[in-house]
Amino acid sequence: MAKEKARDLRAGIALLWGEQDQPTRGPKPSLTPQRIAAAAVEIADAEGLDAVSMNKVAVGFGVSAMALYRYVPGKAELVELMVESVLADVPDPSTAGTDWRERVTAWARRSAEVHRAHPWLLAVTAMRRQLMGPNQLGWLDAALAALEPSGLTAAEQHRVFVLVAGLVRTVAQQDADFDEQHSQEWNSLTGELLDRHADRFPTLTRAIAAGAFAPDPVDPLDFGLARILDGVQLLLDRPTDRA
Amino acid sequence: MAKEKARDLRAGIALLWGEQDQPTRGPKPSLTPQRIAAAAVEIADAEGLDAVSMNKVAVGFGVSAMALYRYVPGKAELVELMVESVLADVPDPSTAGTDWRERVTAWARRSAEVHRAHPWLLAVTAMRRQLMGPNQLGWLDAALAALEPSGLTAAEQHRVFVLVAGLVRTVAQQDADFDEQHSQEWNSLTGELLDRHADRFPTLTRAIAAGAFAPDPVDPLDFGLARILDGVQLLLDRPTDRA
DNA sequence: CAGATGTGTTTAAGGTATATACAGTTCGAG
DNA sequence: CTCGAACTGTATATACCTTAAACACATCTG
Repeated sequence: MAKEKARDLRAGIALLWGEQDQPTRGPKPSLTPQRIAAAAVEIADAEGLDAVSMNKVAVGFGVSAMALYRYVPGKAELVELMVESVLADVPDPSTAGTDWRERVTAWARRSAEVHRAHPWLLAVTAMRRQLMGPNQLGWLDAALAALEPSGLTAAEQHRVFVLVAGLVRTVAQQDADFDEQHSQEWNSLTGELLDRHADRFPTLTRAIAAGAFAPDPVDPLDFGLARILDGVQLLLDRPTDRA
Repeated sequence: MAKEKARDLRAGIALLWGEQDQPTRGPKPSLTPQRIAAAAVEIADAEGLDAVSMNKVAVGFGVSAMALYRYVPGKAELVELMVESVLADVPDPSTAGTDWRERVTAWARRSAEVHRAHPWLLAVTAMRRQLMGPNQLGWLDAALAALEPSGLTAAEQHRVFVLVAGLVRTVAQQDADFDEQHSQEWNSLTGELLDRHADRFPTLTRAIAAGAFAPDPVDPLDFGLARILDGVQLLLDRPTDRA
């Protein structure tokens, strides 16, 4: 972050967009940036993002760590490629009918699926994003396309997109935080602490007693989408509020 | 993450809650976990989270890196303390009137302020959260207290809390991504790419032309809160939908 | 006034990314 | 056909990082 490698921003772009001229001399490359990224994704899926090291990825291919640098400028760019790889399957809103709410819902669900399949995505995109690859832009395009029939202005569409994309991230984080036993442990440990300090957190204590933190049958994505899209619909119905 | 240090979960708790018996023998400690955390926060604020190393923090106190381990079990716990430190000023919803929307809005604004002052907070809390300190629980308590007059059920209050807290994070991320010149560069580079691939991203191209990505005078937090809380109000007005 | 119990330092081990120099391979131009 | 340019992959080395372990010293308690 503070390092501000910045290397060559353009190199990163060329890589993400696959815009680099193939060399003609020299030995045939045994790898591709895409294969490397795919291997890194596998590691991250299985063992978490921290387990992805140049060394580990390289060993998977039976080459030395430095070999990867022939294909990828550095780890940051590799991570960008991982994101791009995981977003390969860009949704098409037109397959989800013409109702903007259904289209947005479909987009959000697809996005949530990706996050569920690749939990590290959340942490990766939480840090500074340098640039977007074609697939990332594709998802953005799809979201805006989903919103197009709504009758919102361009600026409003953008604002709503931010809201919905944020909701997906929120839900993904919720999912990641509360895996089974972790939740168990949290409840017991925090419960114990709360008992000892009930007076400091009166509302929370009451809320827990009232079951606010019990397992919730309602899908948080559905709940969030319903509230947000209801709010947007209200905005559409009330032109007075629209700047 | 995959490392799963786990060290001693209880040690972390004791640290966060200040529940450790002071030693009586030996030399007087020259530091405290709190002072260490404060120094780390300063570094993170000034130079980014990556700049926070045990060494750098220690040098600031004129001691060796290992000295810090007398006060803090490890870096993970230090980061937890940093979060706790930054959340020291827990809001009190009762000062924001009795209207639940105003109270929630006040809470969200306060939270957004903290995120703006300490951008690293976003990245830190995006990773696995182990436990919450008293201040973190205080903020949670405050949010639920803000929602209490709404008439929502406990479960609903929790769901809405997640939504609002998520919105704050979304906005914070938006803020972090788009600092001045970064936005400039993004616009020029991405604009160039889009020109070259306009056919692949028709909606996006149109949206940009329509000004969807132009500087927006509307505060994204206000916009998001308005939509979400409108949606929640609608839920309150329509008891049929409430499971 | 011991000795137990702290603090802080030094040393070192095992990670990480990656710069640099080099060896070996392959194509293409003369 | 050959030689050099261009390329791949490796080995080495640097500069970080966290943190374990052994040690010297300070301080309170019995």
